[in-house]
Amino acid sequence: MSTKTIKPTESELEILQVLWVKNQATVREVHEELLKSKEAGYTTTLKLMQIMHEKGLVKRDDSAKTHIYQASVSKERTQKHLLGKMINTVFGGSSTELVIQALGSHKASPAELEEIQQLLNDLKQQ
Amino acid sequence: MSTKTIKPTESELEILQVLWVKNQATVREVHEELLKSKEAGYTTTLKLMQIMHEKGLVKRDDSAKTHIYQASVSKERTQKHLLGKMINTVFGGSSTELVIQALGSHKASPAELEEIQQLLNDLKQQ
DNA sequence: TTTCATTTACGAAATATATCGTAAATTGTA
DNA sequence: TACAATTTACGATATATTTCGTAAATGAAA
Repeated sequence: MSTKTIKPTESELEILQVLWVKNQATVREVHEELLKSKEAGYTTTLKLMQIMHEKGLVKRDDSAKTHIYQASVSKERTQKHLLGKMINTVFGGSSTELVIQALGSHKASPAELEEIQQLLNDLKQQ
Repeated sequence: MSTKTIKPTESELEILQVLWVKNQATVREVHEELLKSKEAGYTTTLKLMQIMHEKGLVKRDDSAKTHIYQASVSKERTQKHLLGKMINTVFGGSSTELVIQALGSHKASPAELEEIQQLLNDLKQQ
């Protein structure tokens, strides 16, 4: 496994999110999805995805004219990495502080609270 | 109050963290602190802090030769803002997913777990 | 007061990121 | 086959971020 973890940029993350949901997608499909939340030209999306390919953030099948892209970094691993980074640069190293902020500022449904409660119980067991 | 929330860059956040802890500090003090975790020239830190001042991220008392800086954005407000951003760009809008990842990947002490439990109970009440 | 160390101001360069126009390649279709 | 639409490749530009060198200002010390 590679020792160097690549940090996707803001735009790259937007694209990764689409790929994580769709699993596979063409540039066109990703682009259409991005348009729902932001303004951008098609070739901008294309260029970004090409750069991501160079960086190894995505794989692609270019056997046909229309290339098919797939994320090559896992959602969980990326989330974990960026979370760790944020805990350090924004929360002074305290993951608890982050959790408290997150729970405090963003409403969670009863079901979600229950899910977190479960996890908390598990952690307490050990 | 200003409607536009400024997003500090990576380097600016490092500086803000020092200021949040020290409350007040000179460029020299901030710089010494940064040196513990990264390599940089003094004038680099100075320039960054000057730019932060232009942007309104910090206040300063320049009545004496050596200026004294202070964060002008609160830690909580900044954390909340960046957390919200991360929930959107990395966790597809789910704060619960973020909390679960955070609890799962980073060990919390029993005392911290208890603190989180308390908060969770409060949230369940409502 | 002169000298020295420190600090600030400022500009410039280096790097990273984002955006887009244009041309070439590809493929389906008239 | 030739045309039209789509897609890719590529280069150029714009903008943001980081870094640092140099000079001027300041204040303390000799």
